[in-house]
Amino acid sequence: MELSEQEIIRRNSLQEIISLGINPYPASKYEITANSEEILKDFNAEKGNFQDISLAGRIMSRRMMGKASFVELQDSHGRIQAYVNRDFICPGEDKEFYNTVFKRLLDIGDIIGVKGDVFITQTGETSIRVKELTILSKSIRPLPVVKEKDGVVYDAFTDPEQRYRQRYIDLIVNPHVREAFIKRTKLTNSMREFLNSRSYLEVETPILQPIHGGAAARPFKTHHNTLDQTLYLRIANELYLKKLIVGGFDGVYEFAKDFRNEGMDRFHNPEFTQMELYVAYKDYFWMMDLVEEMVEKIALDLNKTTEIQVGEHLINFKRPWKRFTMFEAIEHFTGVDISQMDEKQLFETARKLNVPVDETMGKGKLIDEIFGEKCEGNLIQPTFITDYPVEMSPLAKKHRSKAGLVERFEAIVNGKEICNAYSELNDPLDQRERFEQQLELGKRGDEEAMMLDEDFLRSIEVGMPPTSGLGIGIDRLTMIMTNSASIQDVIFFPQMRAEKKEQIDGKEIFINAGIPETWVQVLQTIGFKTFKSLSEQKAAKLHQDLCGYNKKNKLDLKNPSIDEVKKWTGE
RNA sequence: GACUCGUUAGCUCAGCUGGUAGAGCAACGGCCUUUUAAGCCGUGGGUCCUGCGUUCGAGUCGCAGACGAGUCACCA
Repeated sequence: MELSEQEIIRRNSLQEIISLGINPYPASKYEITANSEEILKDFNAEKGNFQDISLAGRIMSRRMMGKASFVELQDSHGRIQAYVNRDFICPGEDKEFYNTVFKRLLDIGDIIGVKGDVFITQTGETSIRVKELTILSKSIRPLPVVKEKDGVVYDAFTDPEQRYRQRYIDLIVNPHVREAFIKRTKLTNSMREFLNSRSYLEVETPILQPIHGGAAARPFKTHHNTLDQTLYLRIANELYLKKLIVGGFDGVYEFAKDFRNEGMDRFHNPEFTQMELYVAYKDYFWMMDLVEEMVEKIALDLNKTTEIQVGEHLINFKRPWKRFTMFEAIEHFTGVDISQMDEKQLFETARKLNVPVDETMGKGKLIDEIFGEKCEGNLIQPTFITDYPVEMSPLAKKHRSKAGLVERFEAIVNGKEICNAYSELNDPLDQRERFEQQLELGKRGDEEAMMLDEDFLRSIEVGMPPTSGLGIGIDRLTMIMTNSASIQDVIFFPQMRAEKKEQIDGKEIFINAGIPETWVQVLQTIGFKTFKSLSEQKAAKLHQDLCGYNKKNKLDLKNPSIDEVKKWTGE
């Protein structure tokens, strides 16, 4: 591994700390009696509280002024300034701990513990007067230094690739990132509270499934060795949860990681989280009321208001939300009533509306296309869209009064679907037909068509009570609640292409092959990390590159002869 | 998968019509006992993403590739 100048300096500092008899990675626990947030909030100089406290955190900035210094410490609650005075931490004659260890060997990024009293400086900043300082963990990799004044951030750490690949750094230096993730957890806590208060049972169902079902999507495929059997990572857990309703539970839910082998963009990550809920003896109207109530509660829990600024829009989750049937929505946005149209008329209408269509599309698909093109993006405030075409919804119950439709709704917020729910199909014969239609689609090449799940059908045949089911996208909801533009901002470790890892040979491998050490340095710098890579290069070219590098960087080394270089490459 | 943009010091970024690679922060050596994007003096740090080509000469121009971002398609 090649180290930067700063990394080498830090490693040297680490060795020096050790040789001074200080363990830079002590094993024993460090007692903490206060955190930055409570000190800044509750310190009162007249009361004289927060005396003799102990706090641990990461050094985020240092301001040295000779015998006195200030460091900003960041703990999990925020930042607080510590005042480090030479004569306080080195009361005796020996000032080495301050002069050498603190001033020279500690760095931004190191984690330290401090004991002392809280006071207010002349400039009015609540600070800790440090009486004792303990190194808890030495950092040997420099951290980006982000500074801020009057709300202006200087040298912000913004490169998306580095932020997502090294989320730990993102979390350290970008406080708003922390906040978004804390909100994500508050969101799931709030939702879980809501569901538990209604006595629904939180359950776990298989992620590895022999048949992937419950949604239309391409799966990830894997293999179990002992069973010698193909397994799929789940794309949904719907069918398993319904089996539990058959089994006699009245309400079951699961926060489920689902996996879909499809495109990635700012709204899609290959693994994502859904909360699915199934409640017996309910229908989709009932479920709409539940969604409104639950999401309104979440907004209040997270932001203390039902209004949330998302991009340019102020979104209000206050109940009740607008409700449109799909046909009403299309009429509202296009002025065309399609409710009585047959396939041919729909096709013509779509063409007139400039909705891209092709001959393979059936009635349901055409309606869905028109809705997607003309309506969905315009629905900014929370809106329920109800009554979808049966062709799109093989697991939803036929509409109680409207032929060709199912009892299904989606909630659309900021132009995006956040949840999907049905009155669940519990007629086993109808369900079997729907699966068979899906099989037909599959044969015609629809890779997302559902597979026929005999065990699921068997359970429905045993008898499932009328049930309403819901799937709500946790990532999407979090994006809205935190005003995040990308799903990658609400998933700690979003999927990315694997980093290429470089193989690097130790210097001695080159030296043992007869290459002078000074040239080993140059060779590795210009890209020959392994000895083997030399043999893949022509000696003449290598010779030129080496001499060129020597000249360009004014190394003043004696150039090797072409014959020497030939020996290195084995020519 | 297609198109557009990006990749220069540890971080954030300049670098014009091709001519010896720059700044701020960070680092290093000094000075400084209540500072706060601390300050002052000094120093070091770069296969300019990779490869090929054009050229006397490429960070800069051309082609190919890697990685990332955005838009579109599929999808939650």
